[in-house]
Amino acid sequence: MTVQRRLVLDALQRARHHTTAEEIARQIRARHPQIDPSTVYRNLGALEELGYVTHTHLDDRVTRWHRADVERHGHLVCRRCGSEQEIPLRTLEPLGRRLRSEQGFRADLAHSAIVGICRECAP
Amino acid sequence: MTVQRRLVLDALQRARHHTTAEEIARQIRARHPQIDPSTVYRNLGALEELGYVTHTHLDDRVTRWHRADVERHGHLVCRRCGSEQEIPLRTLEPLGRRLRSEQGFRADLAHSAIVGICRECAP
DNA sequence: AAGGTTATCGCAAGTCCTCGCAATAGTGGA
DNA sequence: TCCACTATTGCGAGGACTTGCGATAACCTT
Repeated sequence: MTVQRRLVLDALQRARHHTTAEEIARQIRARHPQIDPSTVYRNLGALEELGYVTHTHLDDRVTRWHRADVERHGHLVCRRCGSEQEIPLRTLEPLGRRLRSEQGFRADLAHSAIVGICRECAP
Repeated sequence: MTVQRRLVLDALQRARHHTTAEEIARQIRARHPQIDPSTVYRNLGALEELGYVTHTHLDDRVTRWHRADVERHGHLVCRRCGSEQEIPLRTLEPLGRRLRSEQGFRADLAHSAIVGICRECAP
């Protein structure tokens, strides 16, 4: 656990959730300008392998990071207005069970958002 | 329908499916080096709005493009070995209906791959 | 405590896009 | 057919990472 690694973890602790790597790097570099963004990216990956953090993908190309101990949940994002909504994993579990029994595939249904059109944007 | 747009559509026609924008740009630029990659990206977006093409996201950050008239299907990708598997949309439909009735959300379940661990990689 | 081994770091360059801008091409009307 | 108007293009710069490399730091072993 290096200084850099500690700083990344602390920044994630402070942020509620869904932080971007760039935001973490920005915060750390405000106090420690010598720490390179690539170090932040690499440490997020390392902390993920160690089981301390995880990431999710919403509908853009930026990765969202959060501590592994927050309650897992699914995401619904509207491709029209961009709104995000959290849904309990429970809702997705029947599909998880089906993929497990039919394909032997252990799906991580919290990993990627489900994109579509939200109630407000539906015609 | 400009020359450039025609070329993008033709390249997609030739490719079976799941092509990347970069691959399309590479093909076009082999014969027409003056055509900028950004034009290819913009035309993919434009063709998508016109309903000719769609894109999906597997587990990396690169976008996969295909013609809109190919049969829609879901994707399972293994985060361990990277293998991709196609599954009929039918399998995902119960979840689609549930999100529709419970949240009023019209999910596009073919848009993003479901990531997890495949049968071969499961411990 | 010194030496060797491995992990991690900072830097620079590369990848896959995205966006603003000025120049150009296409289009519809007088 | 000429002109105004809009759409599209090429180019350059920027964003969010990713990777290779040499230097440095951490962790053993003796």
